[in-house]
Amino acid sequence: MNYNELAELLFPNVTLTPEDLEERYPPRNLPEGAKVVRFAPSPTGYVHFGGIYQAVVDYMLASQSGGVFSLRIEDTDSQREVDGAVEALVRTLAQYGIEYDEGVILNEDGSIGERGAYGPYKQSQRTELYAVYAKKLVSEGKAYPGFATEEELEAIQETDKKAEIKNTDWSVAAEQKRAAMLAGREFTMDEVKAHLAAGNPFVIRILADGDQEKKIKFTDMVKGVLELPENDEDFVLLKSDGVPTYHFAHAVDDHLMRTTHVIRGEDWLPSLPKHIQLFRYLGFRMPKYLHTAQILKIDENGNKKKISKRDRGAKMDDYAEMGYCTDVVWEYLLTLLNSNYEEWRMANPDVHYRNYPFSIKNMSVSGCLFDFDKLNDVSRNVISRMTADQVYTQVLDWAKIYDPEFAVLLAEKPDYAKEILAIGRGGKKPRKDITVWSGVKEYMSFFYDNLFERGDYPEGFPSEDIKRALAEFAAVYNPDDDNTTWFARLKAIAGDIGYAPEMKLWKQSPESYRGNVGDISMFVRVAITGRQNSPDLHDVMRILGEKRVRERLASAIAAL
RNA sequence: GGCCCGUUGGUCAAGAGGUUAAGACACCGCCCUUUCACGGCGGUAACAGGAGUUCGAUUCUCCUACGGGUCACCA
Repeated sequence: MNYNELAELLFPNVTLTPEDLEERYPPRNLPEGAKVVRFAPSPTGYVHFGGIYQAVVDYMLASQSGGVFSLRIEDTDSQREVDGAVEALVRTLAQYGIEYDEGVILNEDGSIGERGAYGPYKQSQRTELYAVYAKKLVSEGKAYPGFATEEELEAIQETDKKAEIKNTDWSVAAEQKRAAMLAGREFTMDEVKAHLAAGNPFVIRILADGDQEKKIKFTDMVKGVLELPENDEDFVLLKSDGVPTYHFAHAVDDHLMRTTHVIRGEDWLPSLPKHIQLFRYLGFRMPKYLHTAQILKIDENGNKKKISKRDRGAKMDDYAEMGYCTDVVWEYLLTLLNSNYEEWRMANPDVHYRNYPFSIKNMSVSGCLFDFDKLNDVSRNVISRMTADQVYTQVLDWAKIYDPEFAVLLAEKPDYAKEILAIGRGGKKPRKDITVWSGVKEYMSFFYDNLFERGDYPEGFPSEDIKRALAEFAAVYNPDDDNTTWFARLKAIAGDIGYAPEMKLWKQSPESYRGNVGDISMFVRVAITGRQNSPDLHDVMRILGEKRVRERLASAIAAL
């Protein structure tokens, strides 16, 4: 077989050579140690947590090494492509401040554009590049055309289909597959000509020379030394529409873009042998690889599963909706990504997380469970460090989109809202009441008459006690009291009705009292705020104002 | 089923031959206290199992078990 003739037959219009492309995309002129990375998602829908997880690694490695970070869109599967996915992706990246140097961007008018000298950055626009290398491989006898249709292949491998995977007899399927592959390798030039003359579509397959039984040692920067079987599968390089498969595009693009480090999920590990073979066939130097651990969840059977679409926390939009600020997500991501991040954070409470010295060796090897408790803890801490103004602004931004009525309420009296949000804020031990923006309404609802609801008093106290305490308090309440004076009144009331006015007394002999001053303040709290948990009561009353305090006391007494 | 990866408390994890096996979250208790919180102190709780190497294995090797991933003209 004359492979050059075959290559010309298959790719008559390809005139560029690999050498031309080497010139078009020259090696990057970067300082020693600079990492060239790329985030390469496929635009198949929502932006997910795992994607951002990887993008953060890309960002940290590139920015901290003085390297280059590009955004490449892997849109080689038109079937699965979703409208607007690229835009959503770019927006989400921007929202999180994950800046990249090159790649697909959004123009001012909202259309999709790009920047950088190594483009195009959408794979669908790079087909002429892939053809150059496909032609080269064919001309070297390392790849060949396959004219079998999908239906024919499916018929041969009758059971090897994802939907039926559970019922598949794997040993049979593997044999059928192997046979089909070998059969596909046998063809004559005349057959090819006949197919082409008939206009039959074809794919380009690699001619695998590996042996499944032989192992290759490969070092992954996260996983360490791996032992993989050689590739013996004639996988598809170019689909019948001329669009490359992931494998081929990966090799060609990452070579031409001069990628030094490939960061991707560990679900790619099984196809690594394919990539090793491709890079060797193509004569490309392999980049370093970081196969990151997966984020898992517990499914309904109690097993760990890859986190996916339906799961809370999978879509990045979920975080926005629940009201987690982007800094919180970043910090949580960093705690998952690098085992010593929290330690660093405690030692450097005021340093921006972008300055955290990210290290590959601290990346986790095994998958981890998504943990909302932890996320919430990070969130409470981050928010507790904010000023009331910052909180107000962010809550308002959130509410405008997700709770317009609440946004109106907040915007009506900004100073009032800020005053509320300022309670217990600042100082060394700020309160940590707020976890997510979506919880703020509930947190401050009792400050708004139309949202105020009366809840239960603590159990175990006769309502006469409560009623009497409230009545006495209503009688002596003076809005001009300072904190100490105000509380002294509560102590006096406690004494009047047989409750310990001092905690110490209560501790000494709880049996001598009906309760303590803390209980009295709780009665007042419930009367005024409607709940048992609220920020500092004196501050609350000050902000509510005399009129409303009196109203609420009166209605509370009446309700008892 | 083949292949690959993984397995330290409920969760995230440090430790890389000799440690009382860190820390964080969650949970519990105590303290502080103007409630609830915050904070402080403390507690419960772990090296999947079995062989081997070794004076000594959580740490090295092998096997088993379990979990995960993957086996497309999807990425």
